[in-house]
Amino acid sequence: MTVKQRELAGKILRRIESGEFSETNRLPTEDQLIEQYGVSRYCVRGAIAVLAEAGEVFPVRGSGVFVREERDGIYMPISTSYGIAADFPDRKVVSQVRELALTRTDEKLAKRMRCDVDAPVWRVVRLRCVDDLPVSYETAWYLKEYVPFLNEDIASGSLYRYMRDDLGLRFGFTDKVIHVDWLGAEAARQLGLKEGDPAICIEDDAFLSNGRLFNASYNLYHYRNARFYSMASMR
Amino acid sequence: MTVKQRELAGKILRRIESGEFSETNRLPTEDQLIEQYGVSRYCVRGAIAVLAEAGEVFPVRGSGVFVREERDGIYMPISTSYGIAADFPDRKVVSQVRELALTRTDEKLAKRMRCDVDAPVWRVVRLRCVDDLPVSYETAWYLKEYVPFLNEDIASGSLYRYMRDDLGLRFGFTDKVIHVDWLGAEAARQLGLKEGDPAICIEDDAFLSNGRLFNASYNLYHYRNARFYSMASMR
DNA sequence: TAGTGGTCTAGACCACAAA
DNA sequence: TTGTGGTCTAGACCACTAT
Repeated sequence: MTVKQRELAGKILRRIESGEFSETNRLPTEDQLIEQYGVSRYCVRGAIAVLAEAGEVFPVRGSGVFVREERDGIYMPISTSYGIAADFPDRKVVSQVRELALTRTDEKLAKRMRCDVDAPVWRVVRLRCVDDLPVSYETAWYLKEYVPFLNEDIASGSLYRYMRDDLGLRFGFTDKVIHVDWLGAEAARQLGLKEGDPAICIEDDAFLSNGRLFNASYNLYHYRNARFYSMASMR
Repeated sequence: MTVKQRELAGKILRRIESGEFSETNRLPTEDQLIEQYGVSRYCVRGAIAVLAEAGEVFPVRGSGVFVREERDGIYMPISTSYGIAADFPDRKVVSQVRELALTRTDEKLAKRMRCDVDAPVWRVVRLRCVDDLPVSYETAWYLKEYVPFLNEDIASGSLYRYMRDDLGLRFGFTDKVIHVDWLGAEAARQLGLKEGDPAICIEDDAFLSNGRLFNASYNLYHYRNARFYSMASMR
């Protein structure tokens, strides 16, 4: 969805959260929103789609757009790709860098990253915490071809923001594979769990907008502190 | 996405799979597709969005729509909601009914299903197999209010198709929560694993298009036979 | 029957990639 | 500079809900 539609969705969300619609549980009609914000129906429908995907509202044809009841608990959206920091704007998100080294791809990694063997890559291992709770232990590789420089200071912040704003990279899409894995000794120690404990594992391949892979990662999630949420339309 | 857009996406996908674009790895331009199929740009872009979400193509602004390399392995899309049968049209999907009973909600289930305590519900326990491999052990509850009749014959087929085509229910959306759980004795026996083995657990709440919950389920997935796939745009 | 969201068209202009 | 996909508008008609 576009910036304009997301901004409009934010404005509408603030009205929802203020309780403006809590009597009827219903948003203004599309025509009213067009009128109120001076935009086209395309934008209004885009904004409503953003809110629907986020699980905030559900549109019913012929009837209106209804506000959904609040969900309890804190979950990570499984489909977002801008990192934990963007998912939890209100929370204290800390990335502790456990390793940062410039190495080279072995055969297996080169195959996964669609590059030559011995290609220079940054290897970054981080423990991610939300509100002081360890949430994930992430091992990531970044092709030096696209990320020429990296240091601990940058890696302890939002790497994606650095790459986008400072390096000018434009992201395209990510592939994720989700499965169960078991914690090794070091991962368990970092997450405060026992070796051999199970974890949700998300393997993530991230591509630039030109279709080139620039980042692969292997992320182990704390089985208690991390839960995932996904909302899907059934049409 | 709409039926028309999905059908158009299917036509384009068949051309991709036939190898028609394998030289350039590039789809015809939007204008060419408009011309070829006699539809508007809206429909063409919708069809391309379907293919992009499915991980088949990626559009690059200013350049074209490119065919993605094939992915290896069999993964379940994490966001679809029409059941395993729809996800694997080419495979042998079998549902073995292990329990089917008309019971009543206890306090906890009533809270989850947003209904009264002691409301009549069908409880259905099924083992789902794909190509003779056990994939998931699913416990589901259906409110009798919306599903007045059910039997083993229906439950061993596609329940969703039955509800949609025979009962005339219209689906809206589902909420999923994904986390790790451990197999109990019975689930382990059914899946051919050991008690205490970990499993990906997806708790699924399904709503009708009018926003009413009609189905809750608790699904345990075989840690080896079931892997999930998710593709996300990073814009 | 009136009102609402869903689909579709035609056309404009913008941002970006590649020549 | 040209051609591509991305955003946005205006307007039409359809499918469905509610009365």
